[in-house]
Amino acid sequence: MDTIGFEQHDHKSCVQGALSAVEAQCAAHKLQFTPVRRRVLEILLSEHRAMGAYEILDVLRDEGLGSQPPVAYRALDFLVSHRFAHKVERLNAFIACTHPGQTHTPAFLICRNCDAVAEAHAEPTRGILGKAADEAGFAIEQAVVEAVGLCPNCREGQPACA
Amino acid sequence: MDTIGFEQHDHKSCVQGALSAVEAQCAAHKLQFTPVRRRVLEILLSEHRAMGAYEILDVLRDEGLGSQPPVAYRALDFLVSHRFAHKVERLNAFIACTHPGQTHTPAFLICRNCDAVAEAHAEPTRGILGKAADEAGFAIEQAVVEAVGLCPNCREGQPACA
DNA sequence: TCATTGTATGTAATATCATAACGCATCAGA
DNA sequence: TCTGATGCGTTATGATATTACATACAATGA
Repeated sequence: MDTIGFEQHDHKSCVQGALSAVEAQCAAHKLQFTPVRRRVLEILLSEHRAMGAYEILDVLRDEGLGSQPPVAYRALDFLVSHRFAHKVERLNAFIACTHPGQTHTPAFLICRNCDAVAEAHAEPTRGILGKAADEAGFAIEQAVVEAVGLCPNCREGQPACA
Repeated sequence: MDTIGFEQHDHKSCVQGALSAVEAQCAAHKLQFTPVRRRVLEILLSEHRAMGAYEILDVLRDEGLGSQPPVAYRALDFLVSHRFAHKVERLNAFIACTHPGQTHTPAFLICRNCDAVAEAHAEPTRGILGKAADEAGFAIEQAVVEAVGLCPNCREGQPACA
């Protein structure tokens, strides 16, 4: 058991589960889940945190899977465009999706102390923002919702940060 | 009259008004509204769009107000930290606040076709995200809310984009 | 079988965004 | 006047991301 997404869980099975789900999706939609793409997703899943493209590239390089930035960025583009991973704009980093296959607008809770990131759901087209968009005649296609604050562990364990 | 924030408005008076408001705030809080900081805000206000730091720097350089990146970034840091401007993470760019002085969580509507940006309000601590944060024990301090889509002008004028 | 096509990868070079570190100028208050 | 705080000028560098072009390879169809 590891601590991630602020909670304890069986990490090994969560990685396996996500990989299986993505494999199934790729098969269903005839997407090529190539070794590089698969490995990048595995790295993101197993680290279970937001990672920079160059950090991922370092791992790939060590494994002989590619050494130049486009290798990492292309794999990440594939994963992000198919919603198997997300980009955390605030951190210029990437994180595996915790529920691939489900259509959703991801929202992130980013701890400013330990950089842990949890994925939640948002519904930007509802609520106050959706209303503002409607009034302005703006058609929301996609949204970035990222909250910065303190995760439960850092609130408790490090009162200096509170 | 100009078109900005997707709407027609008296741009000159909106720039003046924002400048006055910021001046008043700086005076009230003993903040130094130096020539560089003022000029950067003026540039952002008059362009009324999201601008990259280097784009702003180009203007400063032409005017002899500074030629190296830190000059622009320091002024932007000042403006952003005091909420006189905001950073649009999605674009790695900066935009003047349309209602300085009011405490608010800005939300942006970003047109993917013409890059126009409108500022709206969000209330991340309410709604579905706030609920998720509460349940996770996460304390939201700040939020990035950015919607990408099509602005009214691009929806209408360019059906190819719809 | 072979040519064609589309997709993915390999690689070099470069573009774009951002910060560290240092020194100097100015100004307010001791 | 001295001193500390703050802001600015400048050099250098770091971090993130893309362009452009070459190569590999599998699927398709003549």
